[in-house]
Amino acid sequence: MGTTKAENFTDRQNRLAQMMKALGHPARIAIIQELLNAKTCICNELVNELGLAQATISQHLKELKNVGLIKGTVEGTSTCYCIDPKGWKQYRQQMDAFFVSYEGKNNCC
Amino acid sequence: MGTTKAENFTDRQNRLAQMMKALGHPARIAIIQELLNAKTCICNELVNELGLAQATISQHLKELKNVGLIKGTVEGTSTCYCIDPKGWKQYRQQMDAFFVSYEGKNNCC
DNA sequence: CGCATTCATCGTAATATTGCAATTAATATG
DNA sequence: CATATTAATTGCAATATTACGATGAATGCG
Repeated sequence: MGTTKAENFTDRQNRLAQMMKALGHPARIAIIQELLNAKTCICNELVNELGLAQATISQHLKELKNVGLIKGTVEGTSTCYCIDPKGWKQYRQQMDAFFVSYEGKNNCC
Repeated sequence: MGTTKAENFTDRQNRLAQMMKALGHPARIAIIQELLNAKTCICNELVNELGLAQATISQHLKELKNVGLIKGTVEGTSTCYCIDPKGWKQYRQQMDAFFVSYEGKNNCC
């Protein structure tokens, strides 16, 4: 085991979980925040800022790219990463939809 | 390794990541949605609904309780779980704050 | 009390994740 | 062209997660 039984759940549930999971690591939160604060593309500066090895940062960037939160464009020898507006918007909508679903419901305990 | 280097990040980043992670599994998403749809406490019905062993559900419930999203109250031999309004609200605020931080910023690529 | 029901916990197996050093690929620069 | 720089990839080691069966604790019921 150690494997999630994805077949027990709906596609929607699996996707939502995957989105949450992508942000379920402080390094990936930190990367996003760095990208936001710099207001610009950052590349290997993340390695300097975050105190993790280059290979590790690269891996986290890949995961963030996979879920569509960021995109990377090659610029010479370095790569420029920044928020993907579309992916970000979708994320926000999904999150909102999830959390909104509770509002106004009365609890039993 | 396999261990997150939490000391590299701020408390806030670690906490936010932990919150995301708690919802980063389809079973836990499904549990929350079950609790929402039922509008009432559910206990071992989750085991029937979700197709996972009782021990597994119990573990997921524990994690959701740990991050404050749900609370459980013992009722006889069974236990009633439901959304914790306070925890839910805090979650929502944190998520909102995170996603809002991008709005209106111009991207470079 | 004796037994059933419900759920938490423990122990364990299988798999996933995190992190790094080393290597590779691609581009720039002298 | 030779070398340096940047970042992706590969291959590992250590730890975490997921899932389950078995067991235990608590409560309800005959």
